[in-house]
Amino acid sequence: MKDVATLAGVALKTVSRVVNDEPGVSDATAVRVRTAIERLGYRRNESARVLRSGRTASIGLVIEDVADPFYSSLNRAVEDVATKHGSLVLSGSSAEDPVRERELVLTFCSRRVDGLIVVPAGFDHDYLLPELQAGIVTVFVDRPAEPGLDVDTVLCDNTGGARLAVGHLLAHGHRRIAFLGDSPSIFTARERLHGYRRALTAAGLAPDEHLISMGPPDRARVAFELDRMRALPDPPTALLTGNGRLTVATLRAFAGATSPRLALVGFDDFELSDLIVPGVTVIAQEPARLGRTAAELLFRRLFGHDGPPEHLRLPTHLITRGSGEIPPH
Amino acid sequence: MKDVATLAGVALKTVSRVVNDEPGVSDATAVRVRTAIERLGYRRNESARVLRSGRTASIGLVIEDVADPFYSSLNRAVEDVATKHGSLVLSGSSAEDPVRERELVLTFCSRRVDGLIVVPAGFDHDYLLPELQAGIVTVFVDRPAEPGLDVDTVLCDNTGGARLAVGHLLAHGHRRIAFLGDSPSIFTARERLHGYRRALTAAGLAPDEHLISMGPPDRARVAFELDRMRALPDPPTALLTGNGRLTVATLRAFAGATSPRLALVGFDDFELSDLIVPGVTVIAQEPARLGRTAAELLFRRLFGHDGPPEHLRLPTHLITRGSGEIPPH
DNA sequence: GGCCGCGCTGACAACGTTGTCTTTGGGAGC
DNA sequence: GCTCCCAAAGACAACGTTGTCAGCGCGGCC
Repeated sequence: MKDVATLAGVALKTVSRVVNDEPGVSDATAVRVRTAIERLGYRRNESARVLRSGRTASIGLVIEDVADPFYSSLNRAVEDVATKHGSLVLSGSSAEDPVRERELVLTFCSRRVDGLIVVPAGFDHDYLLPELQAGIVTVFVDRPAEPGLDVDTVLCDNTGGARLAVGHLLAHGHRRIAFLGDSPSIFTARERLHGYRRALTAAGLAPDEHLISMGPPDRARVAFELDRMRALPDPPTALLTGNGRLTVATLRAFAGATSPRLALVGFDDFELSDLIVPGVTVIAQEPARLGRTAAELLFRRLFGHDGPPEHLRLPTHLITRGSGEIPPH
Repeated sequence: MKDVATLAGVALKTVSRVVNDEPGVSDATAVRVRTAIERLGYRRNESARVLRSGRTASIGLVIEDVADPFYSSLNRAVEDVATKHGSLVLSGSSAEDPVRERELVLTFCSRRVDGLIVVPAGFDHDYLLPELQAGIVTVFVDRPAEPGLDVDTVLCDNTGGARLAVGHLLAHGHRRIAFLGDSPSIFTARERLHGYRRALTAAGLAPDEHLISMGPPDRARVAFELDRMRALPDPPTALLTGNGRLTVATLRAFAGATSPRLALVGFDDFELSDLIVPGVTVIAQEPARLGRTAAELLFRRLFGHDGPPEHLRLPTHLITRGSGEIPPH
């Protein structure tokens, strides 16, 4: 910058003004400065700018895994909104580990991001309090913060989605409907289980704990649980899987088994769900919409909005493709 | 930091030493400083640190789309390597737009990333020259830089993969093998086409231009081209698709059509390729390995390695699942 | 006892910007 | 011709660190 100023024969501050399109520079001077910038290949040092002015024009995004299709769609939606506002996205994978989540958030904060979008992995977000007080706007998405932390939150209607799924299976004549959910430590898994239970109860059926299994979405566990349920005296005729990975694991187990398939509704849509035979009936969320909504909430606050924290629920919808319409055998 | 120093009764520099684990601080003083840090909730301002010391501990990653499964796997692999080295990843989607690519790269540079990993969308990377000279280490991945720019590059063996695919189809008796590739502006599409041609020629068959179609992977175009080829007097009995998106579009076209399926080998593996019937035979690349290799190359240079630019080719391999073993009809 | 060296600590400048305040020059108005 | 004002431009400090060098006290060695 000093070199540019020297070459253009002006003071530092004038170069700064030109670079930032500030008023108070004559056209002739501006042209001279711009020429000098071009000649020297000058580019502003963002760190210095941040140091002086506070704004980093970047936001942090903590998701479970940047490679997971659900979260990578969310990531892309956040990126698009951020780009529209001239901001950059720092994203990191928490791998469902509270310690890693905390590390990522604190790293982002020490780099003075303007705001944070977090899919929380842990329960305890006390470590965020000083940051929030320091003015780092935070939005939780997909899962809420611990109850004590009242911040903007964008969730999907998990309970409603699960009830929709169970209702669909009930309408096709099923009475023995199993639920295969993710670990109960995960908020969405608990909510979906809750919706499943409520839908059964509302239909006058008592949930059968033998037909419920919660745990990580690995293939071995899924195959084991399906075998166990099938061996019951009164086995299930239908199944609701609690997220995309569980649905895929279930499909693999189905493909490897000889017994007839259960009717299946999966939570989360996924690519190629329509190309499998039969097509997989799903409760679709819109990850991109989750991300977009969260990002818009964030930027609204960054641009000065100062209302009370919002708690949004995005709708889910049923997409029938065949697997959920198999009758009970 | 000043407050911490005051509270601990030491000088600024001593706090700095404690924060950075530098030697030359007695245990007693260090404890006092650490207590003060805890009490005040102090966290180092990364911008100031960068301004002073130059190192940002962050790298920039430009890919086509953070939501694409291929590139998001690559992203994750880069993130893992970066985390291991205490670095953060800034990632952005170029959306196959050279202008956006340039913007992203320059934005990353103005934030003084230590290095760049780029999947180039454009041809012209002259804009990178000043940055390279300014010492920003760059690695190209998946596609090379323009010929004039001699930097570390990690590619996949596109030609070999395509030859492997064609060889497989030839071995199953096919003689009329079509190629459906992405836009010829994309390097990998050209290389794969080249491999396809060479494999046919090597087998004594003349490539038939009517059986070759290059263009964007949208469903309408793919369906149109397949119809066109099928209407030929001597239609293809087998098909090689040039990337994951084209394979998926082809499968959708197959599902919507009444005519018998062609034998199919797809470039790129994708989730659920095994659950479709018949399973999709593919030429698998390893996006995670591409990302990991590129990141390791980058960090090796950041840690001082100073050899000549490397040009790596990662192998591809054939995974047979059924679709590629359909005999000619 | 004097000198040297070493471990610990501190003072100060510098990194590249931008915010604030001041200076300069020229034109309009009386 | 003088004053006033305004646009343009500049001087300077400050942002929060870290690198450099200097200082201080203490123990060991001659």
